[in-house]
Amino acid sequence: MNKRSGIKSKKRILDAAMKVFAEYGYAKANMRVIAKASDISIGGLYLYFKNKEDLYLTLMKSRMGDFAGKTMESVKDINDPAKALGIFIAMSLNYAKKHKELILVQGREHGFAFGLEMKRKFFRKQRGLIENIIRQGIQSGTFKKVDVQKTARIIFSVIRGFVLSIVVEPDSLFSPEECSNLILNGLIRRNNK
Amino acid sequence: MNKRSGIKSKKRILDAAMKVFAEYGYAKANMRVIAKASDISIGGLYLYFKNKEDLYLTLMKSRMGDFAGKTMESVKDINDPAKALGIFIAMSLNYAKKHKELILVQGREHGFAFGLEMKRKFFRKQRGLIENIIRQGIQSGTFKKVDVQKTARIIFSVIRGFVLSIVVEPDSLFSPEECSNLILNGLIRRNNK
DNA sequence: TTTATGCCTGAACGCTTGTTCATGTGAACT
DNA sequence: AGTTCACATGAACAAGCGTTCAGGCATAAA
Repeated sequence: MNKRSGIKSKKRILDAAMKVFAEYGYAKANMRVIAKASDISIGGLYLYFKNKEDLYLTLMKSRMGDFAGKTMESVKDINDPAKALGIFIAMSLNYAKKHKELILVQGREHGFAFGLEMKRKFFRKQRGLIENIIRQGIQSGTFKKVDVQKTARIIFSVIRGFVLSIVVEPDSLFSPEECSNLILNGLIRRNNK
Repeated sequence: MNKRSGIKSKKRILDAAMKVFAEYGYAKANMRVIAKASDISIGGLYLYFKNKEDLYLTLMKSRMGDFAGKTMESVKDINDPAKALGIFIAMSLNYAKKHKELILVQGREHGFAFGLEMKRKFFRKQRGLIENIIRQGIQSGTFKKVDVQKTARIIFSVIRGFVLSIVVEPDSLFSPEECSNLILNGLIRRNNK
């Protein structure tokens, strides 16, 4: 079982590591299991990654990049701010639901010092997107004159909370439509209906 | 340094364990450090707790009980549903901010199989509270006729997301007032202002 | 004083972990 | 054919972990 492409091996390791990390979390996942899942030897892992932390960080960086890219792309050409917000929310929730693995791994390592900066960067980026949508909405008169940053934080919190629910209570999720609807229109009844 | 009250020792261990778990997370926290922080021997720990898991679970159960009790008490006598929701949100956010330790520990162990049921129970209880408020709001005509359960989930998600932010980005929190305002009134502008 | 009881100790055990390194192997080039 | 080089191996090492247990000490009861 010798002689394989280095690139393929690296990819195989990353894919396998994702599954293992998702199942056990960083601390409990061990290199032997990852090696076996990658169909490579323990020593082989260290050919491609400096150590366990390097493997984890490389993995998270690449997967979070995908995530951010997808959501970003989904709103860039929408002009109606209400619609843009709805689509952003829908994209985020659906992507999260479809890629539970990533959430699981992330969910298990929230407090870790390493990787924290990476997460913050990701979150800031996502929040920036929401801020832009809100700003446009205010400018066009569609939205109220709210505090852009704080409102973006609240909306982002809903998404983040949803994502967390996937880990803890996968059975009690809500739909993107209802979520957008509540945020856009609020809970209090007005005029007629 | 002998002869101490068993009850006091147990309490001392729990308090110390909270700090250690908060700093290191479950997996990385070790019994030696907890023992030292509790001013007791390693063996001493095992007089009060069957093992590490038992210690962790006992700790979480008691602290989450407090948390739930406080928020519950804060809304039980409020009749105006909008106000009740606002207070519940404010209580939750403020309590979370004030007791970051608990959040930290929880935040670090989200995926763990053990303790998951306990968390679910807690979450269901909290969500039930929100549902009741919404139901009252609809009945009294203050709120729209929304889907009670799903709306409660969304609102609870905001709170959960906020709580998560405490761990990841303590500098980008939002105020309870703005949060309630967005949920109650929505983002879209109406009529005049 | 002897015995019993409750609280406490920490060396020692067995196991798991991340990481290293001497060694092996096959394909490509000379 | 020999040489080189990238890819791969897994036993071995050192460190850390949770847990146990034979024993110690102080107070209360006999």
